Amino acid sequence: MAPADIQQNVHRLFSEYLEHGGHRKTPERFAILREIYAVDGHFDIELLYGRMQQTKCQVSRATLYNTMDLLLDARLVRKHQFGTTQAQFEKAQIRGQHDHVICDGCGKVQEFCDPRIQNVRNTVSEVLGFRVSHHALHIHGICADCQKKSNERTKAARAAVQP
Amino acid sequence: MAPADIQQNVHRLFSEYLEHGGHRKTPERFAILREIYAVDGHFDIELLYGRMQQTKCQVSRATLYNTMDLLLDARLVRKHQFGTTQAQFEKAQIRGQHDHVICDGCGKVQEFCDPRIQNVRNTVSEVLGFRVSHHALHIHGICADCQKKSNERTKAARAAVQP
DNA sequence: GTTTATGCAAAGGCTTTGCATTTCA
DNA sequence: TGAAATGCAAAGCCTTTGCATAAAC
Repeated sequence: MAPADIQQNVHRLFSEYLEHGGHRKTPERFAILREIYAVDGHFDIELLYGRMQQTKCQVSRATLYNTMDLLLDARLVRKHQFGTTQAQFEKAQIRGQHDHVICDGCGKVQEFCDPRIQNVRNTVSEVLGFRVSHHALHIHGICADCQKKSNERTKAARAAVQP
Repeated sequence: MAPADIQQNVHRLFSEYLEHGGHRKTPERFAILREIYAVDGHFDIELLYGRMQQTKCQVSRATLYNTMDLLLDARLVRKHQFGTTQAQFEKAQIRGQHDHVICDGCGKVQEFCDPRIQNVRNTVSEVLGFRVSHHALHIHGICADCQKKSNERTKAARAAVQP
């Protein structure tokens, strides 16, 4: 789907959601949605606030938080807590279900997909009678880059001791 | 392992960790470790603070936070962010690797194990050259109890409309 | 005797809330 | 017109920090 089509599509979905829920269709809400779908990857409220400040629709943080709740409920946005206190978000349409690999060395977040997770979800659903809505799998560790840097430092340290 | 043995074991592990890292072996640190291993399931800082207040070693919140960092580094405690801002913790020894099912209705957290996750970890490790240290799989949704309650409310509402 | 840890209180950062003003329906 | 959303600032909550005191080594 082309970017313009995606924007059009999520606009329609949000519009339907607001109408169905008895919420008002304010320009702020659609401007926020548009900006979110213009961002690549993850973002936090502060980044979104900064970007909105540079548009002609300069919304307040309070409105951002309110609107995020609506978008989460509408399933147009996903929320993450990658171990820090501040929440991270990402657009939910377009990109399918995926999980996250988090480097505890440099903080980099990579995405990956594994169909086996779906099997685990199904099992939980069956065994516990749980109605699964979504999941989050975070794999923590050290990325290849950081491992490499760490090795180089070790070598350098050895060289310094035994020149 | 009997509870007393576990206490003895983690005490020893922490003692070794502190010694190796050049940290001091204060009574507060061991009292906190002991209290953590006396708690069942998950807890947050506030709950731990409350429990410590009732012992003869009444540590400050600052010391709790400091000590949690050490215990996390020593791998004697695990930290979780179950979607809320405040961090949840649990003891890391005894209980093996497990994952969490979180009810977004009542907030209840259940645990489960699924060996298939290990396969996913291995794949990430192989494909990305990532050195995996740990993971967290959170499955969100509505638990059986909340589904039941929701159904009852729907029935009651129907009965009220059509008596 | 040094250096590190503790405890208190204050500051910090992210998020929520209260209330006057504006705006959508 | 009436109810709901916005924006601002203040308050809230969890967490971190600075500094004097106390304790480990």
